[in-house]
Amino acid sequence: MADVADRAGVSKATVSHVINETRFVEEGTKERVREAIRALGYRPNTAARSLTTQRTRIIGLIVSDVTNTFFAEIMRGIEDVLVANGYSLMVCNTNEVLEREEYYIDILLRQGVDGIIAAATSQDWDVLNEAAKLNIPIVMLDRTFENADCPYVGVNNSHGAYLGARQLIERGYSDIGILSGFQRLSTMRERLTGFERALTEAELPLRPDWRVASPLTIEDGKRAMRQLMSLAEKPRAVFISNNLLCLGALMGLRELNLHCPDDIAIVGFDDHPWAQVSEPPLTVVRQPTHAIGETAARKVLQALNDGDAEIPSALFDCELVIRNSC
Amino acid sequence: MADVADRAGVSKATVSHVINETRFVEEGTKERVREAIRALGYRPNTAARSLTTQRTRIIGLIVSDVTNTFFAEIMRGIEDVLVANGYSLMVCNTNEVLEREEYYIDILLRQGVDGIIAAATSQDWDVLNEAAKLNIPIVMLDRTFENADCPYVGVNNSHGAYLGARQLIERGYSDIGILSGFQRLSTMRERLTGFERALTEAELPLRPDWRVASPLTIEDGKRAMRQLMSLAEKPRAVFISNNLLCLGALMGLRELNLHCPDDIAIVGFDDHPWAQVSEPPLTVVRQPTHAIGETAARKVLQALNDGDAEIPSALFDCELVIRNSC
DNA sequence: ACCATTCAGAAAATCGGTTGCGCAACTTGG
DNA sequence: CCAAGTTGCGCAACCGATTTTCTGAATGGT
Repeated sequence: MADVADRAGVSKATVSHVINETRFVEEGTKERVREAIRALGYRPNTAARSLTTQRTRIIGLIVSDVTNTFFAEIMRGIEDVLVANGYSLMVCNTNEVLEREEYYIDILLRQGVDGIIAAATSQDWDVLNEAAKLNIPIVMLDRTFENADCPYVGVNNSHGAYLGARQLIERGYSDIGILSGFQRLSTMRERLTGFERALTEAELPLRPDWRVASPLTIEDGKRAMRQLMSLAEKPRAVFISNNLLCLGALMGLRELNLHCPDDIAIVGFDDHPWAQVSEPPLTVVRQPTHAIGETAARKVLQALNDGDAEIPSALFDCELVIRNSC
Repeated sequence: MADVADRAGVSKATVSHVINETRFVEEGTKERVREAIRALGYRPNTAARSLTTQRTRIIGLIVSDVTNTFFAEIMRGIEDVLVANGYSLMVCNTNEVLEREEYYIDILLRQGVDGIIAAATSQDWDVLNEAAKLNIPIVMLDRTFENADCPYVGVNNSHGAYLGARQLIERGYSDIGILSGFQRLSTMRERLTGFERALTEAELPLRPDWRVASPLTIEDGKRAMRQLMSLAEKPRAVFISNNLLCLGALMGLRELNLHCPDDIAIVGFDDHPWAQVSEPPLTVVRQPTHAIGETAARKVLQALNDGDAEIPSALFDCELVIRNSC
């Protein structure tokens, strides 16, 4: 910067001001500075800038796994609005393990991120509390928890699950089970609730052994489906409240040489490009992933600009995509 | 840091030295410093540290789109080794548009990333040249180009495509086409080469109109497949050298009410969890994505530690995964 | 007993920007 | 023609760490 200043015959202060447009500078001077910047290939050092401004223009994103298209699409939504506003994104995959999440939060805090968007594994505000104390805005993604003192962006899970279950019921199925994740996650609790509401309304019973909860992985989806199909009395349909579980279930079915929807009907949660070419093409409850990401990003930026404005949560609606799995 | 120093009754210098273990400090003093750090909840400021050390411990990743599971998995591989070494990852999705890539490289350079891993859209060293001039190690991912003066991590594309084409040939198909990307990308060129070699060896002709190149999107895959199937003389099999194209092709087939492999056989490139539950389950050439990512990350770190050691490229082998699409 | 080392830690410069304060030179009005 | 105000920009402090240099005390060899 000093070199640029010398070449343009001005002070560092002036160079800073023309770069940031933070004070009036004569057009001629400005031009000389710009010329010097070009000629020297000068690029401001972000670390130095951050040191004084106390802002890094970096936002941290915490998700379980971007390999899950659901999160990848959300991430794209986030990134799109961040770039447009001159921010960068630092991504952290926790694999839903708490220690890794805590580790990453520490990293992000040291890094001095301006804000955090998190699909948290932790159900405990303590973990995020530190960030809050540092006055770093946090936006919860996909899930939230009691007393989470920050905005939340997600979908109406309960209604989404209700939609899915209704679809099964309307198609005439009455023996309906559910594959769900652990009730630790608000998302999973809400989906179970919506599902149960639909069954209750239709006066259908939900047998305890038709309700299986497991970690959210493909492998667990296989396992859960096998478990369901090994029952003496099997359900004729199942609502699967997570995309990985659903994929796993489909695989499990193949291994058992069973066919969907003939042997068991399925409605899944989360859409996926491949879901329309799968066998069978899947009927799913779709979430507007990209919009969710965009909204989450806008909310952090808003919190950053508006100081201590109260940022409201945002709930999107799910959409039932009817294909041939039920 | 000054507060920590005060509380421990030492100077900032000493605090720094116990944190970084960069000089001997008496155990008693160390303990007092650590106690002060805990008590005050002190967390070193990365920006300040970067300013003096001239290193950020951030690596930049440039890919076209993490929504593509191929890149997402690579990213996970990269991240896994980076975290283990105390580095963070900054992700940039270019959508294969050159301006966006240049913009991002500039951002990364300002940010002062220590290294860059890139699946570059640019075929031109100039774009990356600046980074090279700043002595920032670059590792090319997935693709490379002439005169790229840096290590490259990818697969033996030519042999992979050869494997795919051989499979088609061995299954008895002789009218074989190929859906490929633009020849701008080295990856696509190599796959075409391998494919052609297999055909030549088998003394099979490759009709020009059975060879279609397009951008790498699902939509373009549909289009390409429709184009192929609208030909008066259609191929009986097709090798598709990209996963998005392949998915699109499958969708296109459905829209045309055609069936794979009865109407046309397919071998795709890149595996995907959903590929085994698709209709039909896809025979593909698989790349070891996670390992590719890990290796790329290790190479940047190596370049970072070893100064100007010559880092060799790494080529992985592809693996043919036989399912039922041919 | 004396000087040379070594040792643990303090002081201060430094990294590369931003920003509050202040100063010349130039306008303007009476 | 001069005081007051305005305009454009420079000076220097500061952000929070690292790192070089420096110092006083302890140790050791002769």
